[in-house]
Amino acid sequence: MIRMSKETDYGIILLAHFAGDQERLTHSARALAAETYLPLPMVSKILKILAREGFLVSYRGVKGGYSLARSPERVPIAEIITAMEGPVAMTECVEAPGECRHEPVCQLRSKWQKINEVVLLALGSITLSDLIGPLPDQLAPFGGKPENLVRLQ
Amino acid sequence: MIRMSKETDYGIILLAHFAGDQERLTHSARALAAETYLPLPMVSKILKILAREGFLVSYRGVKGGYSLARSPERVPIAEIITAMEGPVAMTECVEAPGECRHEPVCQLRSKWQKINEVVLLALGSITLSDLIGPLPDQLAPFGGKPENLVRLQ
DNA sequence: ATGAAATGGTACCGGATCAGTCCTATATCA
DNA sequence: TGATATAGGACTGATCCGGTACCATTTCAT
Repeated sequence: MIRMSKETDYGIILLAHFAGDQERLTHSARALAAETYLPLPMVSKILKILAREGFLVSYRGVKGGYSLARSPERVPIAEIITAMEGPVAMTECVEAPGECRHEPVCQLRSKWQKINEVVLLALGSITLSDLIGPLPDQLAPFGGKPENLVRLQ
Repeated sequence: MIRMSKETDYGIILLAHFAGDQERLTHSARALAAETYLPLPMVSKILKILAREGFLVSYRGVKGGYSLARSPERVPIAEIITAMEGPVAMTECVEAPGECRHEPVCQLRSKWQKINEVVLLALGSITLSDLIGPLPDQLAPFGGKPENLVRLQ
């Protein structure tokens, strides 16, 4: 179904929460779990990953916690997804060239690479700050000209 | 990793094969398996799905086989993906509104819907006929203006 | 008629992945 | 020194996925 893992989903929810409440200096895992209604062990696990990957800065000890490492508008969600579940690759051959045994006879790899770029570009244009605005949202993708969207060949 | 299932991957390979060789009236599962180097039982299974979903027309009996139900340029790959693995939905809440227990407090659902539309639009603009052209490919997504790509809010 | 060759449908299985938990070590503050 | 926080793993149960197997039905050729 072309779906992200729950971990990534939760990770983005957590980061959006950081972006939406920048008044507090740090957020602890416990507080975040309570505010997002996500299970604490899961939240804790994900925060560690996000800190390791450079999205959050961590502070240990009592009164410790996490805070955003960058301002929300400088965090493309494509980057979050890539950090949490590896490179966005619709097919195996895009991620690991040479490993697909059909590659010598399959003509599609270069096509998938282009398609992948399009998806990545779409995701790369959305940042954390886009996720915290008020409703309703209006989408104007590609200047409203889907016919000019992609041109392979 | 935001990846399609192998079934979908193989399905698109098979459909591209149909599109690339329209001289023969029908292709049998056995022949397709040999030509694409995919395992026959898998090919057979996938062809049944593609026929049931309306991408292929099937003919039973000796000398039977499958043929494309529509011309390649009228088959968006987004439709193939959707048919084979359900609606493209980056998050659970996009596919099944109301089922996510965080929905009442989560502000992100409408955002994900927009993001999803963008991905779908990107995939929807590519058809089977785009997959059989000669190399090299040149991609010009969104008229080369990624800054105009998506506007949430 | 009958057998070969094709699709239709479904059940089944082993392995991999995923969501989630738990435990221990380390750091910091009061 | 104890409470509270993160760091970094190991671990598990359930689900999903890739792949196979089986049997029924249809069609063509002899």
